[in-house]
Amino acid sequence: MYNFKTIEEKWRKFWEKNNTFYTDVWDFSKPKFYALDMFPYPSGVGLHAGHAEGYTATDIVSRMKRMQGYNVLHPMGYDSFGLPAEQYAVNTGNHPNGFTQKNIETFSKQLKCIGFDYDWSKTLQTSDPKFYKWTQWIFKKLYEDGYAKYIDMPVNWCEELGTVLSNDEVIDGKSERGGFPVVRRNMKQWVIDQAIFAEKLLEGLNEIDWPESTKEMQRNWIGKSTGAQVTFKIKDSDREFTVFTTRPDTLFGATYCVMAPEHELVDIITIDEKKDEVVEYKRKCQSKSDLERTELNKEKTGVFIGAFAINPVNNKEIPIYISDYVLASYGTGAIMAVPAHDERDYEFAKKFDIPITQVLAKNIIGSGESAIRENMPITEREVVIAVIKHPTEDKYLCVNNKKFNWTNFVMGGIEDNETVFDASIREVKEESGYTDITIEKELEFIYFDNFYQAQKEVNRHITCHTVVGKLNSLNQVEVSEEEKSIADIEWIDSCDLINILTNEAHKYDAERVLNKDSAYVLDGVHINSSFLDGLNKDDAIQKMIEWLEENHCGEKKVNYKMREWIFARQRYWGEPMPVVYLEDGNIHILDDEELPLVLPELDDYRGHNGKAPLENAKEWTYYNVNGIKGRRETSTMPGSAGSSWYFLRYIDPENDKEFANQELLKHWLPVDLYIGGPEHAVGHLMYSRIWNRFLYDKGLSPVKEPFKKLVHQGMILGANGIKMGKRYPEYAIDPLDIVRDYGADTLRLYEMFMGPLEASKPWSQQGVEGAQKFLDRIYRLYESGKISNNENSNLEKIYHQTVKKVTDDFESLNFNTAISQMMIFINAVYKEDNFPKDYAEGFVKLLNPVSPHIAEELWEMLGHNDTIAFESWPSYDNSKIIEDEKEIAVQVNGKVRATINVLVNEDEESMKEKALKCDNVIKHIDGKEVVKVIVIKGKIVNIVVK
RNA sequence: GCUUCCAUGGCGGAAUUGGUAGACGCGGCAGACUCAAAAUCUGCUUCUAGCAAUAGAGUUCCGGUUCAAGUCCGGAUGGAAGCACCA
Repeated sequence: MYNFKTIEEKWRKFWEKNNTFYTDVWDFSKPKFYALDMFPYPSGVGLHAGHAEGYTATDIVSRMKRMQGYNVLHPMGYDSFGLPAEQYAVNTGNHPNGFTQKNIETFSKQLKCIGFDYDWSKTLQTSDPKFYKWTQWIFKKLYEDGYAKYIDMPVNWCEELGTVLSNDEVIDGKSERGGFPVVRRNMKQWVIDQAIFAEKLLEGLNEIDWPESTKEMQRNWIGKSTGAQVTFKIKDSDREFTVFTTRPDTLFGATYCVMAPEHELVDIITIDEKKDEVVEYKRKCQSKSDLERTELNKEKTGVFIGAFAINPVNNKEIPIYISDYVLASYGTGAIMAVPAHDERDYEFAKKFDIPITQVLAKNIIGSGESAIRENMPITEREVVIAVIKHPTEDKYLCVNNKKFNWTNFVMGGIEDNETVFDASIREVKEESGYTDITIEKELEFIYFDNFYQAQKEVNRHITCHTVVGKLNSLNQVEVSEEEKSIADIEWIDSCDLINILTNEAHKYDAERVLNKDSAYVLDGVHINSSFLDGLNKDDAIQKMIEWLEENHCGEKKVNYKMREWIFARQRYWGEPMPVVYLEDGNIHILDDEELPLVLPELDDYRGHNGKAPLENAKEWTYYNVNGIKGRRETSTMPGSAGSSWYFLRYIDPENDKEFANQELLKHWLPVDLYIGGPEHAVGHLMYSRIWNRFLYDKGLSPVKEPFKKLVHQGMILGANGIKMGKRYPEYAIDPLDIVRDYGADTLRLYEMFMGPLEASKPWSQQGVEGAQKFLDRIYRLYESGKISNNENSNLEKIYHQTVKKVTDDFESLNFNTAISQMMIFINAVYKEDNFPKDYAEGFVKLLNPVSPHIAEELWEMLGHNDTIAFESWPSYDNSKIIEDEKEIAVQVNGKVRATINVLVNEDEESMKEKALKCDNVIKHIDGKEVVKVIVIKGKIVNIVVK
C-alpha cells in the first residue's frame, strides 16, 4: 500500500509554501473561470460528507480549468453570523466571535486536509466588520432607493415572552418555549420590497443554466398570477373595496364577498348587531398560528358581518363575510366569491347556505362520426339524463343500444310543461319499464352537448340536466315493442361505469354522481352572464376586463405571491442596522464614513421584554454625531444578508474604498459554476439574485444574473440509506476519519465515484476501500518499471478514448463515469508489458483533479520537479478514436441472433449479405418469409420475417 | 391537494439519446502465487434450463407508437423533494 499519509502531507505543505493556488485577479491575459461553493456556516460540528462532495466537484473543475489555461478563482469563506454562536454567548456571557473563530479554525484545517485548491488569501467572514461594512452599505443603498422600508407588518407576537417569534418557534398557537399564547399583531418592521423585482427575476430564470426543478420552485415562490382587480361599492356607505381575481369572467356568478379578518374595512362596515360575533371570530383567528390556519382539510369557518357589497356588473347586493380562508397577505385581502366555479367558495357556500349561480357550462363537442356537420340544420333541445341506482346493489341502470352497441344512462327530451323530475320518471318508465322510482335531486350544473345525430340526420345542441334517483323496488311493466327492439336494459357496477359508458356526456355524469359535489372549474361556455354569454373562458376574461376598464370599476392586474422580506431580527449576532430614529420622528441612515457600524460587546447577550439584546448597550444606543441626536435601531439583519452578496466580495476582498472594484467585477462575473445543496433553492439563491439585480440596475454589478450554472449536490446517506445527522448520529460519516484511515485522495475519488453528483447516495465503506485499491493499483503500476519511451500501439486507441471521455465528463460533471473510464484504462495497461511515458504522463494529468496529492507524487516520480497544477491538459486525437471496424448485432424480428463485424461505412447491401450468412440467422429465418430487412449503417441489421 | 423529479442484477450505478441492457466498482465464486494466511494477479458472475452450442424470461405494473422501447406516448402503483386555502 502506498504511503498516503506521507505523500499527502508532503504536497499540502508544498502547495502552502509555494502559494500554488494564489489567484492574481488582475491578470486578464488568460480567460477567467470563477468556481464557487456555497460557503459553510461554521458550526461546532465541523465538516460533513456532503460538504466534501460538493467542494470536491468544484475543485475538480477548477483544477482542470487551470490546466486548460484559465485563470481560476476558487475561493472559500464563512457565513459566520447565526444563532448557535449567539446561544453560546447567552449561555457563557462571552462574545460570540471567539466561539466563531474557533470553529472557523477547525473548518479551515479540515478543508486544507482534503486538499482543495482554494486561494486562502481571498477568504472572508460575514461577521467581519471589514465585510459587513459593505453589507450595511448595500442596505443603505436599498433604503435610499426606497426598496428597504420601515412599515407595519403582521408578526407572531408573544405577550408573555415579550418578543416576536418566527413561524417555526410557534407550535399550535403557543410559543415553543414556555407554551405561552401567541397572537398575530401588526408591528413596525424593516422589510425589503422584493416584489418590485418579480418580473425581472422571472425573466432572468430563462437565461441561466440551473436545474429545472429549482427554477420551477423559484417561479412558484414568486407566484405570478394574471387577472383583474375589481372594485365593489358597499351598500349604504360611501366606502368601497377592491378584490383580486384570476377569473373576472365569472363575475356574474359572484354571490358573496369575503374579507380576511384583518382587513382594514371590517371594523368600519360591520353592522352593530354583528359586532360581538365578528370580534369573537377575529380573536379566534388571531390566536391561530399560520400553521393552524392552513391545516389540511380544515372546515371552512366565517361570519357574516351584516354589510352588503354591490356587484358592479349586475348591481346585485351580495353579503360580505369574513373568513380565515382569505389571507390578508395575498392580493387585496378580500375576494369576490364564485361558489359555482371555485372549490373553496363552493365549500363555504354549501356550509353557509349561500346561493350558487352557474355562469359557465361544460360544452362537449362531438368528434369523429358524431362531429357537427356543416350545412346541416342545428336543433336545440333540453334533455334529462337519469342516473338511477339499483334498490339493493351498488349498480346503475343503463340501456344498451343494440344497433350501435352503445351503453348509456336513460336519457330523453323534456316536453313542454314538464318538470325535469317528471320527464326523468317518464323516460325511465318508457325505456326500462321500472315504475317504483324516487328522484332525489338534480345535479348542480347543467352542460351542453353538440353532436351530429346520424339516425335523424341533424346536428344537435342539447342542454343536459342530470338527475339522480333510485328504484325502491324492481316492479316493472312491459315496455313497448319499439323500445324492446332498440335497446336492452343493463345494470352496471359503479366501478365499471366509467369504462363501459360510451358517451362522453354520460361519463361526465357518472363521474359527478360517484364523486362528491364540487365546483365546476374547467372551461366551457358562459351562461347567465349577459354580454359574456356564449364566450369561452379566455375570451370572456378579455371582454370582462375591457368592460371593467370602460366602466371604471376595475382593471387588468398582475399579482405576486412574493411578499416583503422581513429584514430585522431581535437578535445580537448579526449585522447592526445603520439606522437612527431621530427625535423628530424622521429616520437617519448613517453616513458612509460612519460604516461599518460595529457590534458592541455586551455584558448580557439576552433580550429582555421583547427588546433586542442590543438595547443592553446603553451608550451605543444613544446617537449624537454632528449635532444629530437619536436612538439607533437595535435589531440586526437576518442571516441571509451577508450571503446575498459574498460572491461579489471574493473578487476583491480587501478593498476598503468600495465593495469591490468595478473593473474586476466586470472581468470576473458571472460565477461560472456554483455548487451547493438544494435546501437553498429559494432562500439564499433568491435573495442573492435580488441583491445582485438591484446592484445591476444601479450599475454596480455587471451582470443581470450572478450564477450562470448552478448544480445541487445530492445528499450522502448513511450506509443503510438513512439520512445522517442529528437524528441518527451513529450512521454519520466523518470525512476526516476517512482522510485519516484511507487518505484525502481516496475520499475525493470515492465520493465522486459513488454515483451522479445530484443524486442521493448511500455510503459504502467497502466502496471506499475499492477506491483506495484503485489508487494503490495506479501507484504500483508507476513503480513497476513498465514505463518506457517506447510506443505501444495496443494502448493508443484506449488512451485517446480515455482523454476524451474524462475531459467531456469532467466538463459535464459526470465524475462517476469519468473515473470508470480511468479504471478501464488502468485495467488495459495492466495487461501490457510496456506503458509509454507519454500516456503515463497524460493519465496523471487526468487523475490530478480528482486525487491531486498522489498525482503530484506520480508526476514527480516521472521526473518532474514542479507542481502538476499548471501543466497543460492532455489532448486527444479524434482520428485515433474512431474505429474502422465494429461488431454490430443482427436481429431477427427484433431479437439478437448473431453479431457480425462490419466496416463503419460499409454499404447496406454488403451488411445485409453478411447478416444473412450467419448460421444462427439462417436457422431462425428458415421456412419463413423475409418481409423486409432494415439495415442502419454501422449500427444494426434487423430481419423481419413472417 | 398542487408542482417537480425518480423507479435498471445481491448492492452503488452504466447505456453513444430509439439500435447487442447490465460498462465500471462493491459483494460472491474459482484459479495462480504462498508451507499457510493476508495482499496481489487472472478468470467467471441478471434469472431459468443445459456439459455446451443455445433457448426462454428480463429495466415496477398495464396498454400504445415503431422493423426496433430502459429510452417516446397514455394509464396505474410505489418513492423523493418542495409548495400548500395564493382567489
